[in-house]
Amino acid sequence: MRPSINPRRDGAPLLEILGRAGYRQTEPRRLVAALIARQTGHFTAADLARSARAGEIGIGRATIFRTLELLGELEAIERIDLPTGEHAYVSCEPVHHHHAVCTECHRTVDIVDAELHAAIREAARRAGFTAEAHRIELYGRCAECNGSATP
Amino acid sequence: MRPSINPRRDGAPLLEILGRAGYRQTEPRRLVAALIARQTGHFTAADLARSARAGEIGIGRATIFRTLELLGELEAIERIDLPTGEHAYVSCEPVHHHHAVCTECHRTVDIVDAELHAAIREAARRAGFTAEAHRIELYGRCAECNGSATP
DNA sequence: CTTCATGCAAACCCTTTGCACGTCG
DNA sequence: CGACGTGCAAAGGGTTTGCATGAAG
Repeated sequence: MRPSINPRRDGAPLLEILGRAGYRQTEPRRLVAALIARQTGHFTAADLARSARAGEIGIGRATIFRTLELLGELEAIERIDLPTGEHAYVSCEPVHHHHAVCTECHRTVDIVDAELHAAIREAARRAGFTAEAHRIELYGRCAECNGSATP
Repeated sequence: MRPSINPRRDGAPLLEILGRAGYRQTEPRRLVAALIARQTGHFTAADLARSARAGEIGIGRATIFRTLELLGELEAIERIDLPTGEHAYVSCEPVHHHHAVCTECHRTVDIVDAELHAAIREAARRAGFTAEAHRIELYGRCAECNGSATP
């Protein structure tokens, strides 16, 4: 079968990362981690805040932003920029990769592709650049949304 | 020699694009175009506003945003997202391409690379994606900043 | 206990919008 | 003239911060 998409179903791994990095595992962070784990695709801070409100759990917006920032620094989640200019996050593995974002279901899959990196390095070289970093974001329809009938 | 970087030195081409698209060539737009032409690399709306203020010319912020939006639609400039999350713009040719941003001097060069696109399409395919769009941004040191002595 | 984290609300961006006035063609 | 564009100021989001209170280790 198709590889599973963002297989993290509970917040435990995120909390673990916090713990290992020496941060406290508090209730609000537990809740945020759980909310993130529940996301099927990219999400914004506002999405989490809305979910929190919908779930009757009270977490301050500030805490959400602070936790997202923290997890971002620890590379447990990554911030991506949608074409609309919105800032969104996706949870991901802490290895170098890129994201393919499904415009249909908003899920993301990690792209780890040596050839792609080679092509990038080559393109940079041709432009006379010493590439330090790069970001790639793909937008399209994922396998599942392609496979099923188009509504 | 190395290809010149963003060779637009005056605002005329931008105005021309506006004119051809049926928009009026007004004084404020002329000023914004000139400001953009003066930029050596990526710039934000705030940068232009600051330059305008410094140059003693009064343009409303709203006009700057509106003009940037307009030029963006006409593909005379393109919006890019810096790793910091800031929204910046770069002037560019209206063909499909990507940007390499120099982390030193902030200038950008357009990247048009068929192989790179092929690699992207291939990576998408492997992930089961039907790619609709993508964005790539390279960050590094440009030829000039590499060539000259590092300060 | 002592430090770290939270919540709240105010403060701060950045960007958009409504509207009366000005100006381009 | 008549439509289009501008400026201003206010509104609107999103994100950050200061500070007193509360929980974690």
